[in-house]
Amino acid sequence: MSQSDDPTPISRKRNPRGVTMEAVGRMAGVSQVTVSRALSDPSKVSPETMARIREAIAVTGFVPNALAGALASRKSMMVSALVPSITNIVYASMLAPFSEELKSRGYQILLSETGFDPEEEAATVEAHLSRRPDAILLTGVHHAPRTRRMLLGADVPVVEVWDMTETPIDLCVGFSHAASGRAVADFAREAGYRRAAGICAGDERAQRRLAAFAESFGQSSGTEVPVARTTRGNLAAGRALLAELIDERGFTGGLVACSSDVLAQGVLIEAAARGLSVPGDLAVVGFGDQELAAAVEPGLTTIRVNREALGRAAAQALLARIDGGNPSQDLIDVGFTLIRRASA
Amino acid sequence: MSQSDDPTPISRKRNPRGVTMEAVGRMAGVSQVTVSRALSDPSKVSPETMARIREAIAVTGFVPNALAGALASRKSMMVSALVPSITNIVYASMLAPFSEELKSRGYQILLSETGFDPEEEAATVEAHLSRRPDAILLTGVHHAPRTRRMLLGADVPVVEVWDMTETPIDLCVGFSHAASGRAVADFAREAGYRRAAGICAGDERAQRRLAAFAESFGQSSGTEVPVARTTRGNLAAGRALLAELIDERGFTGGLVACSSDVLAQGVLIEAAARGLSVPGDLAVVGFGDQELAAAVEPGLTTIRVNREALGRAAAQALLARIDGGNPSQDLIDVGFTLIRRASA
DNA sequence: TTGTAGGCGTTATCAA
DNA sequence: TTGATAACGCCTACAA
Repeated sequence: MSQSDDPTPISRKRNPRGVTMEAVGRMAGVSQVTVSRALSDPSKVSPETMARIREAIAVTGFVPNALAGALASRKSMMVSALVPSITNIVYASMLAPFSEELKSRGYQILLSETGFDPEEEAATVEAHLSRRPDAILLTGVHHAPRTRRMLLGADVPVVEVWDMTETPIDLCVGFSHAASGRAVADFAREAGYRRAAGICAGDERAQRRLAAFAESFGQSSGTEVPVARTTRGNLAAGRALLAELIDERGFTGGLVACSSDVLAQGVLIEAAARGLSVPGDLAVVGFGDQELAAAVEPGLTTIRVNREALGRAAAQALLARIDGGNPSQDLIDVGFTLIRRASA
Repeated sequence: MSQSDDPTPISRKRNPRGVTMEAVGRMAGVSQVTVSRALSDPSKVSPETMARIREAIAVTGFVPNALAGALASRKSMMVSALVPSITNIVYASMLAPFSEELKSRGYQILLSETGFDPEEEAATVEAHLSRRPDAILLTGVHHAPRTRRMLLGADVPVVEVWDMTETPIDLCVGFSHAASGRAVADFAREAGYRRAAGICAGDERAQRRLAAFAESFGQSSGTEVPVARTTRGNLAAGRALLAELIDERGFTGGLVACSSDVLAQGVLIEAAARGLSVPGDLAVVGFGDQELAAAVEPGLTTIRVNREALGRAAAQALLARIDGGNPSQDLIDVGFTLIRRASA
């Protein structure tokens, strides 16, 4: 109402052309509610009115204020996604189908990187909750107690991905990292390798994979399985860790299980530099089946996880919960596959 | 006020524990505004009051509603980021510092993939504008006319990245793709290559790089520079396009400029498969300086763009504009560097 | 230091 | 088919 009697002609500070439904309605000769209805359900408005409203929208360049809509309807049409790192292809490639699936239903993605610190994750979760997302994706199943409490209290659908647990906050879509480590151990055993070592970098899940591998292979072979560790999982680290295994830990050959394909490629490079043949002197297994796995020479034997399917399933599980029902299952194990190539 | 006289004890449908500042205030014996103040500026509230409010917040698990806050204050504390693809490391690696820089100032990122279609981008921009972001990042400088119109009308800070233009919507942080193509041509000429070809996949910017390369090298050498193209820029495409150049386009040797490092790696692989030596029979130049560039054998000569600096500069430019002032410059050219390794 | 009043721009609920 | 009215939960004056 107090629009025409605004006495400040020049530089009306905030939102100079903040067109509202009120303004559109005035121009179209209808009330604000009718504009709202026209946008949310055109069938409830007469064709003539609809036309006038459309016209007014086009002329004014009106874009509805979704913040106000969210406040009134208690539906933000936003979904939060929290991943450790978006430059890691592993997370980015689940995010893409996740986001696409939700976008097709009108949701937008509020994204944050959490790093690997549970406390940082908790702070991020709180920031996201304040935006009242209609659902939340978390990476991993280990969170600060406060995180769990906030999430349960917020009564919002949550999906934890890229790992498995019997006690999810709400929904869980992932696979068992320990099982994937044991699968590599089984493979090594069946392929006849007598000795093995591990190379590990990165998060707690990577460590769980390697620990499971080392324990399983160690038990069945009755040998010690040395595991070299570092924090950053790049090519240089892979090279350095193989050097460490050979030069300092007395590793003389066998199968080397790596916690990522990139590390494994580093191992291949270091092996070549030392004149070691792969898989003759040294067999290598990676994790992730990134594109490079099939491209390197020799091709990398590795564990594949269908990340696209995982992201999509996570989105669908959340949508099912948003739609009111319970999804068919709370726990979805998407599993993994050992892809055998030439490196082991 | 109608909280105590609510007659529905069981399953109060929506937001069952929607704690508000009102409720926190009641518990702490103060009004709603005081709670608001306590949160936004503790120094304006007495220590005792502050303590009671803190207590009430802890007990209730109150999380402020940022939607309501945004509506009232006209500041959403969200920044939109639109990139063609998040699985492309090129975009992801500028997004990470961009997001980090903004996060430190309290902003959150609303992310969307736009693909490479301007119309899709326009629709996404509209969806984002409805959320009233305090700033927007767009990838590239070519947009649908409607996009430009909406953005100008919305009166929101905009930064276009990963390209350059004399006529930005608002701010621009990037580099000249044509110049990078010419830089490769200059290098090829100075290194003594007499013939050259191009391999191109992906977006319009990739095509501009290759076109500039082909024109520049073609002119100075007086030779024809064949360019093989495809849409998807993976390893297989690199292999296939080199095969096309050799088998169908009569390319017999010289320097091959590729629009990405991944394509270039494909070329290296195909060359090895054909028994061609690099750089002896065939020299290869990539683009992007991804990690693989230094890791492949031979090391890949390529163009490096400081993507982290770019993302950070984009964030800082937007923050400067948000803070009311004009940034020191509207156009920031972050440039590029030719990294010479063994492949050319 | 604290409180009251009046929006912010929608959606939900009735009533016409 | 349309409109009036009351939320939604917070912030910005202004007053005490």
